[in-house]
Amino acid sequence: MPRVPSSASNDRPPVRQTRIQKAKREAILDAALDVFSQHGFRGATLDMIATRAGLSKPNVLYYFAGKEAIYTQVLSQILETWLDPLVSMDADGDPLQELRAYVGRKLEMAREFPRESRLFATEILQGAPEIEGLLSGELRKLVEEKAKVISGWSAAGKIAPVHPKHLIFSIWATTQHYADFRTQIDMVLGTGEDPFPEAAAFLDHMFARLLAPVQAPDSTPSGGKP
Amino acid sequence: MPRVPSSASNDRPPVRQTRIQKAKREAILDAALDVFSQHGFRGATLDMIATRAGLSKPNVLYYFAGKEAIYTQVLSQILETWLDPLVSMDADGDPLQELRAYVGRKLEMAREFPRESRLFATEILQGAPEIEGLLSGELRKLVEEKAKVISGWSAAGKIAPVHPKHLIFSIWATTQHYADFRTQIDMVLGTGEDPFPEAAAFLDHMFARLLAPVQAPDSTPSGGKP
DNA sequence: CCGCAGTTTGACCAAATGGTCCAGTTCAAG
DNA sequence: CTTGAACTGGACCATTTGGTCAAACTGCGG
Repeated sequence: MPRVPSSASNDRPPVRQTRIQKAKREAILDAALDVFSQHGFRGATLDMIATRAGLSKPNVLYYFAGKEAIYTQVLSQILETWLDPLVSMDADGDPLQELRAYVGRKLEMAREFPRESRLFATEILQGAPEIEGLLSGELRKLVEEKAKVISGWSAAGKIAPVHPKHLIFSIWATTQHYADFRTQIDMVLGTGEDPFPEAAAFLDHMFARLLAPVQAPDSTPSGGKP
Repeated sequence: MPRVPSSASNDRPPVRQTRIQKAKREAILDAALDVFSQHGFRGATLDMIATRAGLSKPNVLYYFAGKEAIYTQVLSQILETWLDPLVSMDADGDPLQELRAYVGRKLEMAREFPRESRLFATEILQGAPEIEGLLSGELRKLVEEKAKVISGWSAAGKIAPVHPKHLIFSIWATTQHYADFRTQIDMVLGTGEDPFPEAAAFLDHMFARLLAPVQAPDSTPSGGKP
């Protein structure tokens, strides 16, 4: 038993991987995302993950070193995607457009990847034991950088003056809310319909109003047609 | 052993309660709030709760029927307080003042009761199995009622037209974010200082700008001094 | 000081669960 | 077809954990 699999840390494509290995590992990771996002780390069991992936428990352990290794892997895969929308906010684009697009992209992620959003939320709620480093390292630096960009836009009169970091927090909060608190939203709204279209309109309107320059800066002063 | 304690369901003060019973039950509930909010239901153990309350595990079980009974009790106590700020939003008050006060009260709760906020968030994240009834009953009705009030204010030109329910969602999201995601906020901001003063200023400004009537309705048109 | 309801806990129990072993089965290269 | 490596899963193990029990202890009204 050569025991090749189980690459707990970083994924290196070079390490030879059978077609079957790739498929099974993906199946396990997807099942794990399901289970972890629904029950949290402690609430999830290997049996749940195995069953959902269509494998036996020992077989899951053949591909991953253990429960924690699976969790770590799932989480690190999420994080790549998670920062993307903020990263792609362009300092050279039109300020108001860029920020509204960021809100839109973030809301789109809440709609497309609710499991990821919930898992991330759970992890942070419990003190982010697993991703502490990333938060105080990569994320902090990124926010610092983008906050400067936003401050620049404010100073140039392109958008209204706002506290840039708290603006970012409010964007995270409002968009992720539609994934993380979906249960509550459905119960308050009545489960009949998709809340996202109205949410998109509301949030776009809200941030447009917040950010519209107070005095006409150089072009169209109004936010847009509601 | 008459086994008087353990009133799992509603709390009825009439049922005789020793001074010692009251004290111990409170200690257990407080310890449980600590532990449940930090680890979730599954992640919490009776031993953690017992230790934190300064009791032995069997002793805890003497006062409560079981782990779930403790959890239910903690949760139901929270919910009373939780809806309070929204309840006290007065339809006859000044619209903008009422809404800004609501935001302020809600943020204050995030600051004063972060454990409660996190426990509530965890519960909803996992599908709110324990409080489903309350959400789709009491809460839904309350939101329905307050949404009508807000719509009335909009129609009367007292505040700008907004989707009332999504406005409420955005208030919940932004305020609770400072409790639920506190770990992330500290890491992004640098743990040095209290984020709440700036958060209060930012959120007040944001909602004031969102809600300020577009055309002067009948009195002071501007939102206030920044 | 007695007696008993009220209180406390060490010792235990059974189920759940992360993880291991090893005897098989499948697969693909030669 | 052969053969060794890759893969699979039934049986098993150790720990954790929610919960039980009976024996012991405490405090107070009579």
